[in-house]
Amino acid sequence: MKTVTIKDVAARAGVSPKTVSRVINGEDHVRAEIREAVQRVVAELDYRPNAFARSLSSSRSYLLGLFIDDPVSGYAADVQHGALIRCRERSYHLVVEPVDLSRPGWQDHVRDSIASLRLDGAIIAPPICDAPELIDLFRQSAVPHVLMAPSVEPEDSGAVRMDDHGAAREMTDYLICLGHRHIAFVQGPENHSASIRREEGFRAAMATAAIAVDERFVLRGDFSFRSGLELGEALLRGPDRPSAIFACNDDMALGLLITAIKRDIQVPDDLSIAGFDDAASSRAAWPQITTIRQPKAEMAAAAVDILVDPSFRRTIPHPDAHLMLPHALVVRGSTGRCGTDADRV
Amino acid sequence: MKTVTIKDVAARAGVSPKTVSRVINGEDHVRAEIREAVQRVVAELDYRPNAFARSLSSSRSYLLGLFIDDPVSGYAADVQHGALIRCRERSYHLVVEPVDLSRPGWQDHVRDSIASLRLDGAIIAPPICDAPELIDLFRQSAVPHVLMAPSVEPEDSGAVRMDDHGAAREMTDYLICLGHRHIAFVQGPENHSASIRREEGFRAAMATAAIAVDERFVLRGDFSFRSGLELGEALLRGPDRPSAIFACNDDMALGLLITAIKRDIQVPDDLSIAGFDDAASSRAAWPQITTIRQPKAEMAAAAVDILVDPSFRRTIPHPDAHLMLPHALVVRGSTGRCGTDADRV
DNA sequence: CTGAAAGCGCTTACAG
DNA sequence: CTGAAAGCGCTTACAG
Repeated sequence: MKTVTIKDVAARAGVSPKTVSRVINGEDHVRAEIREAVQRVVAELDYRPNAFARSLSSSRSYLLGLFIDDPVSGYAADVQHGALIRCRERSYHLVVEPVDLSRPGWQDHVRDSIASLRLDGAIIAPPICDAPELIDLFRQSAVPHVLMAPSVEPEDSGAVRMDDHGAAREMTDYLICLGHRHIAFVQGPENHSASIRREEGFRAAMATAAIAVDERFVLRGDFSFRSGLELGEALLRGPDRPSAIFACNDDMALGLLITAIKRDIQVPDDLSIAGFDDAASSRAAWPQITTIRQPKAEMAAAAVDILVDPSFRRTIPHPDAHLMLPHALVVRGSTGRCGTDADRV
Repeated sequence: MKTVTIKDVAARAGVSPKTVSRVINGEDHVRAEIREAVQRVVAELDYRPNAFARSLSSSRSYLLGLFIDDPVSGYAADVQHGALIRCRERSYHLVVEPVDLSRPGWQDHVRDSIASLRLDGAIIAPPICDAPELIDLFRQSAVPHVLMAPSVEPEDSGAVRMDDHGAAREMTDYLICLGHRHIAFVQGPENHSASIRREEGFRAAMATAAIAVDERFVLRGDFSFRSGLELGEALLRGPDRPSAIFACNDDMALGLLITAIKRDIQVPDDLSIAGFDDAASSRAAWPQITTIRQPKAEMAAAAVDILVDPSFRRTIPHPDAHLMLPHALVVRGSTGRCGTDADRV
């Protein structure tokens, strides 16, 4: 199978390559009659423009990079899928680049994908969206980039986020509403800024309800199921335990739930557990876990839209490149009214 | 920041572009002295070859495609990660292409990535590795490709797999060894050939032990947690139930476990449950689920190795392009000796 | 061991 | 509205 080039199409259609180029790129200034003729030949020959030739001669690669800490997590899968689908709709391709900030030399990989792949744009997932040294790499090379749920929103970066503070506040209000007063909070890792905003939302809700936060009940996990398991042991060991636990993500909430089950603590009768993310883990449990639906795929798709949008590419900073997407409180079986044990502490 | 080209390096090093090309591609026939001089300039200028220019002039793209049905599954994440890491080591890039065979026009996307991205090779995940129409697309375009766990191994395709039959047999032997006789088997979807091989392994072990398979206890799921839940209801409803269930994957096994918990059936005392995959879901449960460790990431990495290997690219079919990777039986808490209930049926 | 020439398949910038 | 020329940044094929 010889590959079909723009010349072949041009020859067969009786026009110049430039005209074929105009047609396939949807440019103006081509007579309808000629346009149709060219399109017919393109279809006949099943012509597919060579992406490399196009990228080499134009300044665009039609390639977007997704830079992510841990590409195996469920979070990564949702983000990647959202970006992938939207890229396809926009005729872009997505290259996933794992970035491990703890490994010396990570800069080199990033520089390499910027320079040799000539990325048209980058989506930077949490928590690495908060690494100034990484962002600078894109800024220096003038690669348009969108941060997902960053702690700060630099003017010349795009950003997509949800209201972590508000969502955590809603969840806490809901638990308080159920009668809970002794509410534990399980933080995420220190480098995840969203986790910090969630904790602030938690504290704000507690303060508004004039409930003192018991600092013994505020523990740090690392977002993993395993850390949920361990912190569950710490929180549920003695008789002096919370009546509700709000974990910063669902994987940890699931770990807490499993620990409760092991210790024969009834959920939600004796203990309410809430998570954050609406991850698969929140549904793959019994009872299912009350959580916050985070619009992960939608945020990724929105990031693609921003990067692909000519007006953003033209004018940076751009007012429309900072988006906040809606979340939702999802009430399931792991939370319930605080029982008589409420004042045990 | 003006981009640095091969000419800049050549000029500064006082050699021709061709010599620079030789050095960066690690070719022979360059005096050590000149080689070092060029390398020094490359470092000084932080020169990164333009991947598009290279691809355009050579016949290679340094791009591998991962074609996959459902890019959000945990299976996909492991496969993708294995491929990604190996690609990086080999200086290749990976493009993930979702393929939905149920959606008309899917061929066009595949053709497009073959033709416009000039893929150097393709990794085709199950179950779409068993779609002849898809494989033909690669064959016609002479794109080297490796099938993951296919039902048949065409001569001109590479293949990486594990011994699904043998692994399922081992698991069944183990359950039999624990004293179980009434063993249910939960199949995967019909289009997953690995599921068929696992069922065959199950039946072979039962036959060898001279235990009749109770066909009422052989049910079909779709690999989802939800279907495990539903089939659990079907299997555990009445008093006439199996003492062990072997599910074709962990997500379904988890669904079965949750159903048992809901119905107050003690696992493993009253019911043993086994899965397949060693997915995160098998560990995020209580008790943890006994399963077969499937070398997903390793299979993907091996596929990359095959595709990148010059000898495979040169000679297709190639004897070393068909690999079988080792699995392992992972015994955890969800399986135990068959109790007095064993002969309940 | 080294290099000059030609070309990969497109698009940009410029004419007409 | 259409096209001829030049060029993107490399590598291939060929000389020397």
